[in-house]
Amino acid sequence: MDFFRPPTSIYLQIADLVCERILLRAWKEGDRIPSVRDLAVELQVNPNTVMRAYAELQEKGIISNQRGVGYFVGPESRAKALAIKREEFFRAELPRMFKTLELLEVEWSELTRLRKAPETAAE
Amino acid sequence: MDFFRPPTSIYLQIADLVCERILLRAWKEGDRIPSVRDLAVELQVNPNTVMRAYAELQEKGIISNQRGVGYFVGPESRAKALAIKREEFFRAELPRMFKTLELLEVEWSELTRLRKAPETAAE
Amino acid sequence: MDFFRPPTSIYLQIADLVCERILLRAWKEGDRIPSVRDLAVELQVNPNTVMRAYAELQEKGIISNQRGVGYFVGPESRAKALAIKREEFFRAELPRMFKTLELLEVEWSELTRLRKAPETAAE
Amino acid sequence: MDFFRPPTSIYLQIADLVCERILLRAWKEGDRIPSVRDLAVELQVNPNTVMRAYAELQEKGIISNQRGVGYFVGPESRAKALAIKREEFFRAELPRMFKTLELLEVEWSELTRLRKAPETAAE
DNA sequence: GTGGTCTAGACCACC
DNA sequence: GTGGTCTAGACCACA
Repeated sequence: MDFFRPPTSIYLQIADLVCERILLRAWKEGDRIPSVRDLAVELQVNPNTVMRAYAELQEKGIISNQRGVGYFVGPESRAKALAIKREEFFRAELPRMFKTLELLEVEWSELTRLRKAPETAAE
Repeated sequence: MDFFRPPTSIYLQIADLVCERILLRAWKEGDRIPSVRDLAVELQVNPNTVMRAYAELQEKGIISNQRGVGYFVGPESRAKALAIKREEFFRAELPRMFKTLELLEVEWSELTRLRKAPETAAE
Repeated sequence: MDFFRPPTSIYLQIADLVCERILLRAWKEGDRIPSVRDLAVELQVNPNTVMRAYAELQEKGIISNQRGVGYFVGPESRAKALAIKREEFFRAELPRMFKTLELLEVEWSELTRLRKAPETAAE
Repeated sequence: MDFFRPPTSIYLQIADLVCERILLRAWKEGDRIPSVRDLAVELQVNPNTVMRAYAELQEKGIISNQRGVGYFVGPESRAKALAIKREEFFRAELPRMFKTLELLEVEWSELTRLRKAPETAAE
């Protein structure tokens, strides 16, 4: 239900991907994340593009680097990523969803009911 | 998280756009909608693309065609569009949102609170 | 008197150059600064390099852009640039200078005396 | 603000480095300084480059050569180095700094205050 | 090996 | 025309 929403650029998608891994605790604090070149090969993307994604995340304090060694998940990275992503969600995604709900005349009670239904055995 | 994927094909985006207009009652039942050519000019796309969108909608019974006259919003169009879009929403979008909520550790109660008082951004 | 001080990268030098122009009021608030391509030609540098410099400055809030139009010196740009450059100066350049003064056994009084001497008729 | 300019040629940087050691009295008058080969290894540069630096210093009377033995810090070396470096400082570096101070609107009194109490960064 | 910078040239979206 | 993104490939400094 997205009308002409532009696709987000590749480097931001990569940054999101790294964030997601951190939020899922797949990459924990202190871990070394894949090198620029390795991730570029894995994602079939130019190293510069990965570089840009990493630079973006470093600037936000989510990852840090050691010259000649690699990039690392820094302390408090998960908390920072969580804060940033939550802010984005509440600011951009949620209003869009509320609008959709209204357009589709979806009752809030339906959602509340569905919320626990589909995966009752979740973690 | 696959790269180089256009978010949705253009003709489907156009079909969505028409649906939205109908759901918003901007185009009411019985109304004649813009000609293929006019909408193509307005959206800066190839007429064939609009044609494909209209064909898609016609097939779903959301609009109807009168040869030599144009396309029209038929009776029950809004109800049909609503049903189709709701189905899509519950099947595809909602699960994705539940996953995001879990990842971002957003409490359901927060959403319930924000639902009636938007534009009062929390966090 | 710099021992193996690495040269600062080109894009940062360009960012500095823009800052300097703003500090000198050669480019005033509201002015459109040269396009990425034009400055690249003028400086004999790749457009990407200028782009990177502009992105750096935009991020610091010193310049802003309008898609398809150009980059502009924003309101309060001079004040922001001044604050940032002063911070850099006090943090990095000044301690280095104090060290040099000590090494060269330069008395503070000499500097104070020279301060007014060379260009008494300055603005 | 010209690009692609190496800050100073390497051999001059090495000469500076030797000067600094002498000024710091790390290498005292009469001391034998490292052989061309040893310093070249230590600095990871070509011996010719060190050779050129030593020749430069010898010409200025800051070090002297004893064929087959090595290079030595001569009498008055420190005084000579001091004189040369001070001259460079007053001629080249100081005017540049005065210009910076003016551009950044730094008051002389601020510097005087910081001079004795560094590491107590203001701003 | 690592990251960091730069170039050359391409294509896109916007105006 | 403008900025924005991406690719391909190069070279450097660091470890």
